Amino acid sequence: MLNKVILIGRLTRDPELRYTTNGIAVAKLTLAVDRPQFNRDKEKETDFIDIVVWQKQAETCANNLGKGRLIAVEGRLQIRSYDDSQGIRRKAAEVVAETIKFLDWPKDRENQGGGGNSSFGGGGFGSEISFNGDDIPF
Amino acid sequence: MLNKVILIGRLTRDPELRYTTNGIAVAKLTLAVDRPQFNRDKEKETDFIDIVVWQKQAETCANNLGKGRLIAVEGRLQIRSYDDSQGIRRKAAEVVAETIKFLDWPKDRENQGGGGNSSFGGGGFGSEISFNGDDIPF
Amino acid sequence: MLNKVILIGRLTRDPELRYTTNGIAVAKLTLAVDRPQFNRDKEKETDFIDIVVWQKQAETCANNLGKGRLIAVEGRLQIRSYDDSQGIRRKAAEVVAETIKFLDWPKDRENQGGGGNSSFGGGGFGSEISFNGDDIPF
Amino acid sequence: MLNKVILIGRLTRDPELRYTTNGIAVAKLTLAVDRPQFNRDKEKETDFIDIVVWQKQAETCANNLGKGRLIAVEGRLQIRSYDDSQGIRRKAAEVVAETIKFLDWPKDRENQGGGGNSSFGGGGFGSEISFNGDDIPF
DNA sequence: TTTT
DNA sequence: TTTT
Repeated sequence: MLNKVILIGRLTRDPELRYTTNGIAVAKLTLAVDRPQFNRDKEKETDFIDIVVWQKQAETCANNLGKGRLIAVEGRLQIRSYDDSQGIRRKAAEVVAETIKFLDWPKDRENQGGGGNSSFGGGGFGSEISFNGDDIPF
Repeated sequence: MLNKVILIGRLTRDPELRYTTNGIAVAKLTLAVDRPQFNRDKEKETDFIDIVVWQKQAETCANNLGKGRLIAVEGRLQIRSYDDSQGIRRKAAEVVAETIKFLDWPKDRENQGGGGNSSFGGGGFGSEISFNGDDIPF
Repeated sequence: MLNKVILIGRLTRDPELRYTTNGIAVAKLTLAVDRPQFNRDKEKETDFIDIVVWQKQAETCANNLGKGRLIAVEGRLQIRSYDDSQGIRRKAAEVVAETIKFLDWPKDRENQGGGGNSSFGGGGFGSEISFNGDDIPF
Repeated sequence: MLNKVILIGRLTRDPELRYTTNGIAVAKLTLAVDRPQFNRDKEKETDFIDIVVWQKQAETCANNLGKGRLIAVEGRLQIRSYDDSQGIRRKAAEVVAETIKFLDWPKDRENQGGGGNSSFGGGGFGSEISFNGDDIPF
C-alpha cells in the first residue's frame, strides 16, 4: 500500500506547537494550496490543508516558520475519526509530514538582508538514510 | 502551487456512479490504504480515503471495478466545506483522481481464467498528451 | 504502470529552446537538485537532471526562466537509447515535464521591486481539466 | 530541494545482489515501465529504469522477487558520472529506492496456491518512523 | 461502515 | 539486452 502526498503552498497561520504526554513535539500547520486556474474570470479556489509535523521537525517549523511562508510538504494522507465536543462524529483529514522544505525566506530576513535574498535554504529536514554511491560494487 | 497524491489500496465497496445536472459522470470510491506496520503486535491501521473520479474514467471505474479490487490513484487532495443535514458545518476531504490504474484482475476472471492471471491490465486511463521523442532536435 | 517524478531545484543554465521539424516547441533545462546532507563534514552532493519541456510550456520557460531560478517540476522519467557522434551506444535519462512551477522571482524583478518579493508566481501551467465540485450530486 | 520518484512496473530480470566492501547489501533491479498508449496503432513504448536498493530491502528483494514481477518503487533519481571500461565518460541514471512494494505474487505460488491468489502481500518494507495519532494533543 |  |  502506498500513501504519498506532495504539496507546495503557504501557511495560513503560525505553526501551533504542542507536546504529547510522552514529551514528543508535534506541530500543526495549515497550508493554503491554490488550485490551478484555467479561467481567469472564475474566482480563485484554494484548498486549506491541515499538516501535522512530529518530533524535531515540529520544533524546527515552530521556530522558523510563520504565516505566509512558502513550503513544500511530503507526507501521507491520514483520516482520523473522532467525536467532537458536541458528541458529533467527525472525520479529520490531515497530511502527516515526513519532510518539509522551506522555499522562501522569512520577511524579516528579506528586509534586513543585503542583496542575496533569492538563495535557497530548505535542507536539513530529511530523515532518510542515504548513500553516496562511491562504494557501489557494479 | 503543487497538490499531488498517489495512493495504492483496495476498494471497500463498489463504485457509486452519478451524473451531474449537466450530464457529467462522477464516481465515488472509498479506498482502504493500510499504514505500514512496524510492530506486529499492534493492530493494523488503515486510512479510508474517499476518491472522486470524473467523466469517462468514472464510467470505466463503475463498469470494471468492485469491492476488494486493488488500484493505484494519482490525483489531488481537495478539501470542501459544507453543512450536513443537521446544519452542522463539516469539512470533507477527498482525492480527486486524475489517473486510476487497475492492479489486479476481478475475481471472476481469475476463477474462469486459464493460467495467466498474473498479467497486468490497468492501462488506457491516462489523459495526458505525450510525445515519443523521435523528433527531439537535440 | 505509473511513472511520476517530482523535483525541486535550480536551473544550472538558461533554457535552450528548439523547434521540431513539425514546428513543435521543445525546451531543455538542467536542474541542480541537492541531496539532503546528513553530515555537514561531507561535501555537498547534487544531482544534475535534464528536463525536457514541450509546446507552450517550453516557450513560457524560455521566456521567463534563467540560470539560477528555483522551480518545481512534475513529470515522468524517460530513458532513451542512442548512438553518439563516435558511434558509441549511450543511454540518456531525462524528465519529461508535465507541469512546471516557478518558485521564486527573477533577480531583476527583485532588485527593481518594492517590498513584496516574497509573493508567489507559479500558476498557469496546468493542463488538466478540473471541476469545482459545486455540482457534485452526492 | 525535493527529488521524488514513484514507479510501477515489471522486473525485466532477476535482482542482482552484491555487497559493498563494508558488507552493505545492495541490489540492482531493472524495471520495465510501459508508457501510456494513446494510439493503439503505434507500437508500445517502454522505459527500462535501473533501480538500486540498499541494506535489508536489497536482500528481501533478492529473496522474493524475480523476472516479471510487478512492483511499486518510491525513491529518488540519482545521476552518476563515471568512466566506462573503454575510458569513455558516461552518465548513469538510476532510482535509489526508499520503499518497494510487491504488487503481485510469484508465479510458483499462484500455480500451487489454492483459491485466493488475488490477495495482496507487499507490506513490511517501510523504513519510516510513524505514529498512530492517539496521542495528538489537539 | 469499511479492503486484503 | 529487456517485463506483461
